[in-house]
Amino acid sequence: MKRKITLKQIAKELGVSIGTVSKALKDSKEISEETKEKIQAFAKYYNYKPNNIALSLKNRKTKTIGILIPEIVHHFFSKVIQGIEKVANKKGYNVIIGLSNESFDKEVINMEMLASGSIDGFIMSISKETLLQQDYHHLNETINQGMPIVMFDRVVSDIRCDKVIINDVEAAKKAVNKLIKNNCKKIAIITTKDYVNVGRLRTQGYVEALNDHEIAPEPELILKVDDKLVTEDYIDVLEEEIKSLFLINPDIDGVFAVNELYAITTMKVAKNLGRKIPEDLQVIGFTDGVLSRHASPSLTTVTQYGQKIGEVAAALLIEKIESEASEDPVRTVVIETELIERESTK
Amino acid sequence: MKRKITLKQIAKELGVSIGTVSKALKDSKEISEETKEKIQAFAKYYNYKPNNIALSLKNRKTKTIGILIPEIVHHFFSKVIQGIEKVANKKGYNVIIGLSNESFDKEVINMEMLASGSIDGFIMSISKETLLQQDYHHLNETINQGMPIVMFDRVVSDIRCDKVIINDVEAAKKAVNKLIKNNCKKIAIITTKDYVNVGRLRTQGYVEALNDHEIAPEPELILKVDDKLVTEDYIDVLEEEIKSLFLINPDIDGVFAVNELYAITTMKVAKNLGRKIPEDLQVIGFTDGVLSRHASPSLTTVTQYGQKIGEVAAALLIEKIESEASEDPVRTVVIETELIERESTK
DNA sequence: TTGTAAGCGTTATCAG
DNA sequence: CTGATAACGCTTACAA
Repeated sequence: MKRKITLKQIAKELGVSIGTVSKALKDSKEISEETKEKIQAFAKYYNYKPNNIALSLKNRKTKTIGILIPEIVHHFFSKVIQGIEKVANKKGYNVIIGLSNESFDKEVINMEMLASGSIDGFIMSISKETLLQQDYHHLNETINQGMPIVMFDRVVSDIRCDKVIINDVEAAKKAVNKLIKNNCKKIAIITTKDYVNVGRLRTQGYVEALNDHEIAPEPELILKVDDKLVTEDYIDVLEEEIKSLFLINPDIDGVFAVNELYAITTMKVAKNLGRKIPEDLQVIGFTDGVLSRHASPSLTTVTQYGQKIGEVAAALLIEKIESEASEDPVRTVVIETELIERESTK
Repeated sequence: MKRKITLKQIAKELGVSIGTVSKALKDSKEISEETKEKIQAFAKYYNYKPNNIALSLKNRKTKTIGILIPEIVHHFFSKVIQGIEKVANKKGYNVIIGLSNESFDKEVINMEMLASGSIDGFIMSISKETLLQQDYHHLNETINQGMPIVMFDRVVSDIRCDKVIINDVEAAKKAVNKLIKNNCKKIAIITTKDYVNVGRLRTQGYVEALNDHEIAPEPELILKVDDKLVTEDYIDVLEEEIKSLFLINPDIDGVFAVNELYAITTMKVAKNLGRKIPEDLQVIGFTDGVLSRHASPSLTTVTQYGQKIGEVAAALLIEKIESEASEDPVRTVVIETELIERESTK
């Protein structure tokens, strides 16, 4: 393998010192025009590019921020990444992405690997397995090493770092209120197990909305799906569980699902059971992605403004990276949500 | 910001030399048990982790591979990434991902940034804009610097690097043959402009399949969508174009779409125009993703085995990275495709 | 105007 | 068994 050209090689070729080459390439006025031109021409010809690794070592800065997320397929995450990239690039930062695949071990490994030199800070959403195990030592260690973290989406509140979240409870209430207003009498929720905090909060919003309207929440109508790890046949299990829900409670006329997939699957199952949407059954999802838009009927959903979340997260992180203060207060920014009405509700 | 602890600091604290610390932490037998224990305990307590940047500089190896893709939302890409990660991790490599967002400039910038020290090699799919401009200097420069590249999906054949592809022509033929066998008499294709090579090849397969059955391809039935850059209203444009196609050619009874989105949109438009699927119209897509599976009716599609593609790409790349030979032959691996029959065909 | 040298954190070699 | 030193590629203060 050919090696990239270095200052040293240029210096040797041209019979000058490394320092001179370095300065010449930075257009330093210390160096004579003549020498500069010679060196610059040579460097250009050989397509010299400074070695980032060496620069990082010297500056103790990588100008890179690391994103650590559980999965990459979600439209929501891709929007967040877009937002992060937008402000990061504007400020001269690059972005690298690591995936945990919802696994604790992969999260830890990725984190350690990135934390040990590759990046200046993290923006992350925690894996389900980590939430389940409630083991956050890797986060605390990273923070203790002086590397800033910004959490979004799935956050854990007792970690000392900035957070960008939405008000899950309020957002869920918006959705359920809409169903109630649309005259649904028996509203079910398809949610996650409680260890996933966004699921828990959305469930809480559902319950509160019902209570606000003096409807007694029925445990039977709260389906907590266990999908700790996304496996191949996991969709089938999901379908089965939702089907049972409908069979046991045939008069359900409204469903609030805490994510896109649950919502789409609900519609599919319901259609197979002969329900007309939105006539017999109204469905609202959470997170606006391709699935929601392209479903038929298209899905009414709570949108999270992922791009905005990403932008804010990146801004917070970069600010912290570049701040001199060793201990500034941790901030939590709440991003607005909105209900997007489509065909799955009346 | 607190700094991470270094060998030097440990050495000073413990009153030994840096070299001793380094060796002790590597459990070198040169060092006495006593000293080793003392140093290891101390390092553990302070959570010492070697600085990757320094290691990379020393070893001229980063043990990470860079993935450069146009977009992150596609199920296909996420499968490829999974495949890459699987074999990369097994061989002790980490993976970082850069996004071009289909933009030439971002592709170049990302490439240069990663190429200058951060990674040992690339796995990439080229952006549409790059294909359009046909400017591949960044690829050639990277290769000339001795950094191996493996291309997949959207490849350009005259670049000297390994490639992992599918036989787009054959795959398209499979799909169109299926439609013909299912008695479709007027089959349209929704494809990309020709500069996207996978689109061009799939169009070619469509034409060949028709010819094989002595059906004369009609230019009117070949819709080449221009979606160089994915903008917000791009779906609307797509819908309009497809709608026109159906209005002008009302007797279309089969559609082959070169990607998921085109296929889903076709079904949506057709349903709005009152077509029943698959009774009046049969649709086959390309690339098996969430959209295909969750569409209603679910979509018959050509699957690309993205994970396999990723695995092979990673294996090829790592082999090249670790090979001593400065010039080994470039290889092109063709991965099988398969037609997955669902509800959108009879 | 140019060169020298220290330093970023690590490892490997060689001397003590 | 332990320590000093050079090297990876680069920047920069300082010396020539």
